[in-house]
Amino acid sequence: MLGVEMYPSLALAAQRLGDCCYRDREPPAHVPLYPTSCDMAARSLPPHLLPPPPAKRDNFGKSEDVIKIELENVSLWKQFSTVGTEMIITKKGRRMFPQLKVKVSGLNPSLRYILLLDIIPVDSFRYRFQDDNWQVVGGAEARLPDRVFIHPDSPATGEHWQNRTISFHRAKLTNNTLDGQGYIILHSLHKYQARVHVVETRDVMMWGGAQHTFTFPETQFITVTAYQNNKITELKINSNPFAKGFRENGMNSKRQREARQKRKLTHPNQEEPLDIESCDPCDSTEVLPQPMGLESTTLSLSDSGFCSDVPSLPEQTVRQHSSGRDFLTSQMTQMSEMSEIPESAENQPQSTSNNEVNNGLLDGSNQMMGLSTYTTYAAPSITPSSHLPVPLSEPTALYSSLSSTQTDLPSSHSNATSVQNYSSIASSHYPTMDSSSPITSSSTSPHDSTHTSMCHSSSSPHLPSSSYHPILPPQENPHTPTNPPFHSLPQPSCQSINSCESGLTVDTAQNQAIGGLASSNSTPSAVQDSTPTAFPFPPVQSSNNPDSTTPPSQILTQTAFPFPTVGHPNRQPDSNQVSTAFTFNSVSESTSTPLNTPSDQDSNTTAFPFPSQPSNTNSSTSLPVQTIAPYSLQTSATSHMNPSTYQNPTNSAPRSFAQMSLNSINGARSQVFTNPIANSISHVVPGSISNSTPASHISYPLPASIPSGPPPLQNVAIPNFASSQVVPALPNISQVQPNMTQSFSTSTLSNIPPQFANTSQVPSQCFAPMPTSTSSLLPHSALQNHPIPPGSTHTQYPATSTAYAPVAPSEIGSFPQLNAAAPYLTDVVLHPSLLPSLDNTLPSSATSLYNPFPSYPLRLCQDPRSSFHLQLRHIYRQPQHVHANSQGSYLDLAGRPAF
DNA sequence: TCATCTAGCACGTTTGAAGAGT
DNA sequence: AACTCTTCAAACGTGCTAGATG
Repeated sequence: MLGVEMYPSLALAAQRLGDCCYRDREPPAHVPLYPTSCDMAARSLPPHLLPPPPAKRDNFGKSEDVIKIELENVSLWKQFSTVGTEMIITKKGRRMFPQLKVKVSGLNPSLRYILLLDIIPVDSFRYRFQDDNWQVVGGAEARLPDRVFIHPDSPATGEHWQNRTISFHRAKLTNNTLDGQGYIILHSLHKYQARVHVVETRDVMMWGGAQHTFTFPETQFITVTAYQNNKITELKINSNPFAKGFRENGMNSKRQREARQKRKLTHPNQEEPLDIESCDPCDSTEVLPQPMGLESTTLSLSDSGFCSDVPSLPEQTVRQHSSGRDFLTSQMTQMSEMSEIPESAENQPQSTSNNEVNNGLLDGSNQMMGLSTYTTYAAPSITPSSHLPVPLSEPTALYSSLSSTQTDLPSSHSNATSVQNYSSIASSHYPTMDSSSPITSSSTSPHDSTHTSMCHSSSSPHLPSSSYHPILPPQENPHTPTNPPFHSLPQPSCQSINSCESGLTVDTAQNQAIGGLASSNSTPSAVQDSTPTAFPFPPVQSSNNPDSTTPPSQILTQTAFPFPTVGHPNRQPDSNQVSTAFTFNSVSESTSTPLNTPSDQDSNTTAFPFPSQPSNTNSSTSLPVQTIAPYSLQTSATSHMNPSTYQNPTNSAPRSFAQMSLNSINGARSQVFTNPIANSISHVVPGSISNSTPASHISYPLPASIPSGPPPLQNVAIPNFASSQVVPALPNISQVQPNMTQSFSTSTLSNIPPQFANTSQVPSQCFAPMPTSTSSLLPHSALQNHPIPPGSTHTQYPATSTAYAPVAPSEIGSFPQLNAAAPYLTDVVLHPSLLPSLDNTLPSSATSLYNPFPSYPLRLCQDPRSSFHLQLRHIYRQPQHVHANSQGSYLDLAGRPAF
């Protein structure tokens, strides 16, 4: 893990860490507050969260051969995706529906993990619903700060996560760029893709273990402030218990409303009799027997009480209620086709409380879920469209995360069938990664890492859910990050380290104990303080399908990101099959796909109704979007690339890079983020992901305001500007990357690699268009043409700085972050809630340091310096809004730098 | 004029406190 | 005193709609 000591520059930070950290909400009971030291952290952690005894840990890594995530309510998601999922976003924040529920397997029971949810843009386009179709109408708006929702149970042991359905239903989406709640900020009428990240961690403060990213193509959606497609509205009403009142039987149904109005008009005094049917899906919350043997019998109750997972109602209800609607019928037919539908239950509203107990959804959601417990690996075919092929019925899709190590990806998914397996790439696993893992750079070649990793789900034909399996480096401890540097780095004992200081406390001891993994390495990133360790999540992009349509679910370990060599980035054959989604794939696809043609999407991907992105792909999309190609190249080859390449018209990209590099070098507090993961990844796949190593180092570009020369990070006090809120302020970005849908907001930077934090500076290219686009960015051709330098491939990961020697500014470009793909990397900042209460641990003074800004989540940055393997953390504070503790915490990458 | 967003509404669900019972 | 169960009200989640905004 990271030790403050390691980074002198961080020392300052320590003092301020407290300040930096802020919690919007009270941390969940289990969530440790900001400990001043590791010990503190340990104390704060609930017993179950505490790291297992060393002895056990040794075994940990071994246990995790493959981390698999199954999307439990796949069928429901598919139902929506076939129509074109729309997610309402409001200023106050709106939950997602369908909820994102997953079942994780392959975790080391003893190790602790943090589960995160982030949402990345699929492409760089803006959509409009016309003629019953979503059509691209222009370039996406500047990308907003990425925020990550940390599951409230985090950190928790692998056992904990594996024993229940994990629901992210508490995550909220907002279109309020100034949101202080920590909600995930999205642009309306843009297409996004949800991703789930599994990060090993000793505790909240120390992240750095292997990271696995899982993308489910079915979860792509277009954000709206008001539903555009009636079909979606009906599906939501029929599936969401909270909308029960709007069902045909409900008091708020059109029929009832109209009747009321009529009555009022005609018979003001009368009341309308309501005919309420018992059909509500909600009622049917019970777990339906899952037809498929595949489906696991386990039922989980969702907190929300939605039975979404439960097979059943939705479909039924739909049929019953939605008599009128075409889509319904169509869906119905589909559903019927899907033999299983166990998931239909999802639609059903709530599972009874009773079930909850049994299910134990993490979120507290009690919803019952028909999990399909498929562990089978799906070959990570890149095919985006996994969905289509897959019958809705399938409960879950399995995806294997791409392990850095890499599995092979069979391009095609084994089964189009519902099950989609993907191997996740364990970014972090480097070391951990098994032999295989070593995703060496070579392996890193996009293909290798990503694709290869992907497994086919072939196994179960019916797998309900799509599971993703990250391919793990089996042997190694997952934990062990692998960043060599880390290892080398002296790691202070946990105690020694003040959480406050570094925010990065590193337990070397623990680490070591743990997997024997290099203590340090293993968890490079772990930031303690909540530091967000900033995971730069690999942009899902790749995974995302460029095609809006549906990227296959993909699991990306960060390492995985590398690209898509896999292949097929472009087109994913089966909807079901998840392409690992790597952005890459999508990219190509996107390019190909015409804007509006939903069909394509459908066909390829999950049948996602959404028009394929015009994309960014180089190919070009007609769309205004930026050309992706450059990005792709960059991403892939980032390391190699010259900074110049990145130049932004507006802002000289070069600077950004330079700055970044500088920052990193300096260990500037400011914005360099190191991703633990990235770090690990880098190690793992040195070559493969260019970024990985360096990337980690990459600091975010200073704010545009910053004069040309990027000041050393330290100098750069980014303090205020950057809050995500600031984002709007950054016009440049948009300009720079007009096309890019998601230009990064400076403030947030969340997505943007830290370095790019400054919008102005960020080279448009760097931010390559949306991930998907990114994928597109990395078209195969590109890949082929431009072999990704080892290491470079990972563009997305900022990776472990530690692993690599300090990056020369020039090299910066190589960093994943810089890469197009990189843009999507979200920096993870620990959500305040997760953070130990600073108040307690930190000196009051620290607080004063903070800007008036409401709050920024903490952010950790890694120091690019070679010497520092990790480092910098930037802490950001988010407004403290108190919400229910129970709600998950959000990390905001964009936060201001603490220093 | 159109597309989009917002606030308020009504309905239903969820949550947690308070009270009663064991 | 501790625990369990029930009740109930507030808070929350949802889609709808009219109006505002650009």
